[in-house]
Order: sequence, then C-alpha cells, then structure tokens
Amino acid sequence: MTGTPRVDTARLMETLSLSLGAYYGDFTVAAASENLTASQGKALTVLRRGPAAMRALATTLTCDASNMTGIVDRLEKRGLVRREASPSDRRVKNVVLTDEGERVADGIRAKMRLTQGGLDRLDDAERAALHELLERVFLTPPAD
Amino acid sequence: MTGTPRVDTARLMETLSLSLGAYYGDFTVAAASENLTASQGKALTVLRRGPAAMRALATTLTCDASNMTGIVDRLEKRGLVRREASPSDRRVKNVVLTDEGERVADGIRAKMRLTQGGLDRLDDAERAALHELLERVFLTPPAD
DNA sequence: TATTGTTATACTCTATAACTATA
DNA sequence: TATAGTTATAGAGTATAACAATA
Repeated sequence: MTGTPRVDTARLMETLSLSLGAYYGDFTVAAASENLTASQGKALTVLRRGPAAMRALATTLTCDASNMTGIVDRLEKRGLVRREASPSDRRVKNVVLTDEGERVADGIRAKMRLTQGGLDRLDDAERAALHELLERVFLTPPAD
Repeated sequence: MTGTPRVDTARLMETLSLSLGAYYGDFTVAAASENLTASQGKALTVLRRGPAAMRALATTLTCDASNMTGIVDRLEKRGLVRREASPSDRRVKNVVLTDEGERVADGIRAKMRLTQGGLDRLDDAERAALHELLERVFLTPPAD
C-alpha cells in the first residue's frame, strides 16, 4: 500500500494556521457572549486550572507582566476573580477564580459550538490520536 | 486489545487550548522579530494565499471591516502590501502582498522554531494523520 | 541586588456608528 | 436601497521604562 500522500511542513503549518483561526474565532465569539474580551476569557480559562500569581499568569498568556494589572482589575471589578496575598512571599498576589468566575469560564467552553461540533465528528480512536499528536508536537519540551 | 484510553471532550478541549496557545505564542514572537504585531502578521499570512478585498480580509481575520483600514495602512506604509483598485467594482480595493511583504511573511513562518521543532518529531504517517484530523475538526463546514 | 506588582506612557487593536462613493 | 471602504470615537490590549515593597 502507498498510504496517504506526504504532507509537507508548509502545508501542515497552513492547516494549523487555519485551524487556530477557526478555534480562536469560536473562542472569541463565546467570550463575547459573556461580555468578555478574548484576553479576559483566556485568563479565566487558565485560572480554571488553579490559582496563579500575576507574574505566572502573564507568562502563560505570553504578555508583559504590566498588562495583567488591567486585565485582572477588570475581571475583579466584575467579581470573576479575586487577588489574594501570598502567605509565603509578601510581594506575590495570587489570582483566584470566584464561584461566579468558574461558572462563566465553564459557560465559555460550553458555547464553543463550532469546536465541539468538529470534535463530535471524531470517533474514540481518532480523538485519542489527535490528543496524542498535539501533545507530542506542542506540549513536549524540546529535547535541547 | 483495549486500545488507548478514551479522551473526553473536556480533556481534548484543554489540550487544544494549550496547543493552539503554544502555536499562537510562537507566531507572535516570530512576528515581533519582524517588528510586526500579531494582527499584522496574520494579515500577511492570509495574503500569502493571494490578494483579497478589504472586506474579505476582515472576514477572514474575524474582525470588523473598520479595523482593516488601520492595519493595512501600517503595512502599506512599510511597503509590505499595496492597495489596488478593483477593475470590476470601483468600490472595492484589493490588498496585494509586495515582494518585500512576501519575504517578511516567509520569514515569520521560518522563525516559528517551536512549531517546526514539534512537527519534526512526527513521521510521515503521523503528519498526514494530524493534517486530516485538523481538517475534519476545523475546516469542514458543519453538516447543518 | 534581584524580583513582584504597579503606574505612566505611547501605540495598536477592537467594535459601533456615521459618512462617501459606488452599485 | 444596499454594499465597500473610510473616519471618528471610546475602551481594551500591548510593550517599555520607572517605581515601591519585599526578598
């Protein structure tokens, strides 16, 4: 058997770019339906994994630390997160998702209809394959 | 054989979020190294596929049409794109990549080291599988 | 000395609404 | 009437540089 035709890097990057655009568009619409910007929604999504210091949050969102102040300010004003002083290091402030914030974060994911619908097209084996391939490509630290 | 354990939707969405976040971070850093914002880099990437009207560009980038004016203004000022009057409809302006713009767009993709390195870990069959899965999930119109 | 979070600043992105020139 | 592109405007994101508090 000849198998599937070879997919060169340029084509794969193009497909990744288009896929990301579709995912990000879906996410942005879902966040907007909760009256949140994409950055605010992204911050909530990250915080679903647990509390994080301002600095760590900025690193995860790949933006400068100074940006987090305004983003967290707006989320805090809406009662979606709160700042907590770190017991171990008085310079550090941990950002924690409130119950309302958790509810909104769940709502965003639930509203990502295009992505959910796309994933529904895959059977169990395909879902497992996609999961593993993504982990290999993006979430494995470089051998170095 | 029991096969791979089942990957539920929540877990797959989480991995997608992290993976595409990594891709987007890689892209943003690459664009910044060419002194471009992510939106400007995205516009160049889209234009690599061919000229596009302002409106079509806005639709592809999922932003309001009014935003394109400023983005294209800045790209044009740097000589990376140019506006061309459409011969068929005098209201329409087609945005075209200049040679310099094409060079810069290629440069961005070449500098996405993390993504390229990640893709290098896959063999031909795995690359083909990833490509097909992404197309199925994100680039196939909903059955409706 | 180095680090955390904040502030001040300047520029860019973003949506909404109103305008113009075409169709 | 409807559509393409632009302008004006206001709010939000973004990086840089400088600062106070703490390590």
